[in-house]
Amino acid sequence: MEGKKEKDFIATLRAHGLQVTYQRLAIYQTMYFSREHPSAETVYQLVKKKFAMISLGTVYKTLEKFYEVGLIDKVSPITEVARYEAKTGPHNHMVCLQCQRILDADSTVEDPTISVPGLDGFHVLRRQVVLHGYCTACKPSLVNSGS
Amino acid sequence: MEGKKEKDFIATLRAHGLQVTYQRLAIYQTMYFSREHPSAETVYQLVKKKFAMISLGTVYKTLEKFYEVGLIDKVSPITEVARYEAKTGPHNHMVCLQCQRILDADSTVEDPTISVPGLDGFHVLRRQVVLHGYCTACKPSLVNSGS
DNA sequence: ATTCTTGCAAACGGTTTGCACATAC
DNA sequence: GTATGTGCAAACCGTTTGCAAGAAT
Repeated sequence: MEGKKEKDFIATLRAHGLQVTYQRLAIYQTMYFSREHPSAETVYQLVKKKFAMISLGTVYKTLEKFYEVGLIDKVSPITEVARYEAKTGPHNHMVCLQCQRILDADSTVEDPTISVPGLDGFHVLRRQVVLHGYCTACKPSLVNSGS
Repeated sequence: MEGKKEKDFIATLRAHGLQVTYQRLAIYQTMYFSREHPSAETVYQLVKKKFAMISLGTVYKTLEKFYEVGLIDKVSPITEVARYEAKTGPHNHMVCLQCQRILDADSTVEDPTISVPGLDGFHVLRRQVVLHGYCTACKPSLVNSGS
């Protein structure tokens, strides 16, 4: 049923430059077989079933570490805190990773995404397109600082 | 410079069914002239300059109220808490407003270099399309409950 | 007069942090 | 042996809530 063996999981962790522990193995396997986009708390509950002595703090640290090395993805909040604007109505946002500025993109970018394969009868109420990157003000400073 | 008069702001608040207070007036005017997508904390700092005795709690409540009646928009976090997934690489997400489930939408429109009018030299690193709505499991229950 | 709003402070919840102990390499 | 990871508990921070006093209609 589970085609991937423990050996493979260990290899994957190593391949990402991670030290291998039972906790990491358990957390990674849980993530690997999950299609639920679980939260840290959910992962904690799942892992605890097989590995009762794990702590929530470790799950937080481990998921962040996995995310850092690109082993898993994070469906992050768009911004750290809620941000408001007086301009209502549909438009997209560009979030600068450096200065946290949010720029409006008035655009028809809606069009290219309209036919999303795999919608499966999902009833779409709102579409949000968020572009993450660097604004013109922050771009130059990045060039200077190497990467 | 500011084409809109206080009278107009009051009328706008009333038009949205809101009771008018100095605090709301100050907050709305601040939002109206801001292009920065400010956070509650930022709004609080701005309003305090002209209206020192306002409290942060009121700003939170007021912004949420404005959002409820459609006077302002909210650039919300995608989900309440961070959610992870082992599937890396570009794909979009559908977030069910009812059950909080996140579904993957494998879409072919992930070219991050897509030309968005109004980009103004913004350097796009990642493009995130989030569809908010109701999944097939939750849709029926909504039909039954009226709206 | 009654209802809604404000201010304050305490509570909340997800996440992070500090540190001593344990484990991987 | 040394660097790294773990567990625990406390701290953190944005946000929400309860409530008494104040303001709007």
